[in-house]
Amino acid sequence: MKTKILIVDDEQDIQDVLRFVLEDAGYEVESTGRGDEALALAKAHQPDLVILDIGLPGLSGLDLCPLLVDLSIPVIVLSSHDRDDQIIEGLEVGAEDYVSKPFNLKELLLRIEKIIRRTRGGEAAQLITIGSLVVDLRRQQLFIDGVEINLTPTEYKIIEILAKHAHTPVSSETLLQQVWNADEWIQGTEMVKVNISRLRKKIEADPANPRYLLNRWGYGYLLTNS
Amino acid sequence: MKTKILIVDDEQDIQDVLRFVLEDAGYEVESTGRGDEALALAKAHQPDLVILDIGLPGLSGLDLCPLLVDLSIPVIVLSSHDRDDQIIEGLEVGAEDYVSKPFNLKELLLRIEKIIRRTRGGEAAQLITIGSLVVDLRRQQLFIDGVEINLTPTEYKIIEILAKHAHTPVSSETLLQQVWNADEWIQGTEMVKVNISRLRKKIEADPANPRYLLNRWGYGYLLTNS
DNA sequence: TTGAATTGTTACGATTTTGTAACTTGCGCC
DNA sequence: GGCGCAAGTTACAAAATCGTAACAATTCAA
Repeated sequence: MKTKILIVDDEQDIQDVLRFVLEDAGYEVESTGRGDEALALAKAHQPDLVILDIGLPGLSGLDLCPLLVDLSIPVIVLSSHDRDDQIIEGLEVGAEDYVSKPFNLKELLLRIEKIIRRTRGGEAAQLITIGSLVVDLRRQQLFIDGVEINLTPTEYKIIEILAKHAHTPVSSETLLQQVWNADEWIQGTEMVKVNISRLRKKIEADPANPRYLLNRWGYGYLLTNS
Repeated sequence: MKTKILIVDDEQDIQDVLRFVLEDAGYEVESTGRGDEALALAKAHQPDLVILDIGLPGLSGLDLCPLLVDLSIPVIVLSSHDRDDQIIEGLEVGAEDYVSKPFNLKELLLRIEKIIRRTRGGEAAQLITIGSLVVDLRRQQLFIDGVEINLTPTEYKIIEILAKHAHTPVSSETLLQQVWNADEWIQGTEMVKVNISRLRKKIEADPANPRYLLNRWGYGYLLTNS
């Protein structure tokens, strides 16, 4: 899959240059000059990285940046002037990196690559290991002692969330929100219970005395191994 | 635990300034001007971050950087001149970030924080330690001498509140409010009494002569160890 | 269209926690 | 010491939570 980059800059020249260079470097490029459109595009197309000019007309780059960070999309901020306080604003606002215009294209490319490598990381970030449990986030699979366990999509989502909070309990409410996108659902807790039970049948040697998938009374569940 | 930073720069002035600023910001700082010594220090003391001048005499910063990266220690590269090719070299060599001299101190601090947050990300355990008692706020667990104590939700809430006010008494009324959200409840004091009793059975060796969970006559309770 | 896999619902027993009451103990003060 | 009140203990009933089975609905692919 090609890496998608979204360029947000009101200067058409910059857009064109960046697009040319980035496409040449093998990236898939989208671009816009408007802040509000940028947010919509980011939400719709889920780019791997946004290059954002801080001096946008309309919805300012400084306002836009935290919104993008919330979507967990890394941002490189461009500023028109090489002023220290703009650098600082850019970093404070949650940007992954900062480049000031006029910029060296090779430097920009290197910084892009660094961020891409880090975020979609060299498979280290893709595997979560908890004792003899291994969750492969990329393939969406669970292994126990190297043996693949066949999970339904719902079951996998639960495991993934619990694995991301390894050894620490996750509340049933959080599970409901993250797995079913349900903030309030009368039957919700039932659903959690049932699926936990189904999961244990698959991953526990003795489902009645679970070793991995434990309950915290009155709170929720946790994935552990000790 | 304090975050450790290793400064590698042959200019004594820079070393001094950085040490002063970073220590003021709450970091533990070591510094050296020699590249070979830097590597030894990094191996011995496992700093969380290295600030590395690229223009070192002897073992060059450019050579040193990949070695540090191999130890999976993040590096911020400093360069004496604002030359594009040095930036690029710094990034190519695996540095996490690049700052050129003369640098803005606030910017440097922000870049440091960003890297620290990213590398030791998320897992910062919130622990309150009172003698041999340890309250893990994230896992909602209590440990005594490293042994996990099984608490009910109510019991844990009480411990958490008392732990947050370690060594100072908390009134029964405050407990009622914080644990049961009850401003006035006739039977409230009974509830506090009973739960304190239940707690002591779990955490005290001799519940009749408590060592940790003490009473302040006519007022409330406190958690201590002396 | 059929059938298997998945998901959602309901019910119920087992277990654990919580609230209440009765009673005992212990502190502080006269 | 004796009194009053706060604190501690115990036992029991009520309530909440948990685990599981059985069954209905939905989805998806053959």
